Amino acid sequence: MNESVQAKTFPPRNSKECSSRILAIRDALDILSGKWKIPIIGVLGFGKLRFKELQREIQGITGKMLSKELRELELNKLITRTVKDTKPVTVEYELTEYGQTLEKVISELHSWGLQHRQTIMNGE
Amino acid sequence: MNESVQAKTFPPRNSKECSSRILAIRDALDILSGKWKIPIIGVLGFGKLRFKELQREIQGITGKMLSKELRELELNKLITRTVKDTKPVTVEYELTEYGQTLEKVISELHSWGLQHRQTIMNGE
DNA sequence: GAAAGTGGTTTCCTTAAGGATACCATTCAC
DNA sequence: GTGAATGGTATCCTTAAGGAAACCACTTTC
Repeated sequence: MNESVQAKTFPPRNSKECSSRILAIRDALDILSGKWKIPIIGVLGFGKLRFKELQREIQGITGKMLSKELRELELNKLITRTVKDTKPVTVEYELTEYGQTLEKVISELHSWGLQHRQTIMNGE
Repeated sequence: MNESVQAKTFPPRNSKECSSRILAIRDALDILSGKWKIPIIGVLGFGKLRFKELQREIQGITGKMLSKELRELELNKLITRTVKDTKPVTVEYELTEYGQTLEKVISELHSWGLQHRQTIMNGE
């Protein structure tokens, strides 16, 4: 099968545009992969939180997973970790400015999720 | 520790707002989970494609994974699968209208990924 | 009739993600 | 001194995700 047959059967597409899109998407997903990172960033969008507060807010996450995910997010400069020398030591996690650039992604995901729940409640 | 102490130490937050956000995000992620679904939807955003075309476009995916992911996306009404009775049988995959509602999520992810690549190239 | 392309399925295997549980040091209240 | 809260770490285990390779049926081309 040669190029022209291929081009006749299916609409021509800019393959570079296409693979650049995939690459960019993969770059993003590499950092956001897993079950917990996006939810964590999502709640930190409301303001800083302490470790146990996060754990309470994000139902079902274990201490181990939370500390692992927080470490990775910190490595990627999406959040900061601040130790306060209070009575029992407390640690605050907060989105960096860079982390805040994810707000649009998260809010799109949020509104799609809301609408999707509607859809499956009614339609299906 | 009682409510008032909690409220003094950390900024009051609307906990319902917060957990509703997490719920919605999880609803979305449940459907989009895994390494391949978002890239698949991403390329189908450019127009319909056949099985082997998809496999060529999405580098690294195996036939098994591709057919599995396509099946799941079809179950969730995000894509349609159309068998054409051509010489060797061909099958076209296409975003449904519903699948197209993910376009905003995908494009946000795309542009964040692009910008992130810039950031780590320069900064780090 | 052999090769190559269509769209897959099946089997087997490895790895990574995630969960359960226990534990640690510290401090405060009782 | 007991219990609860702070923020974790260490260990062990299960499950799910994903990959490699072979295979199938069909059709066209050479």
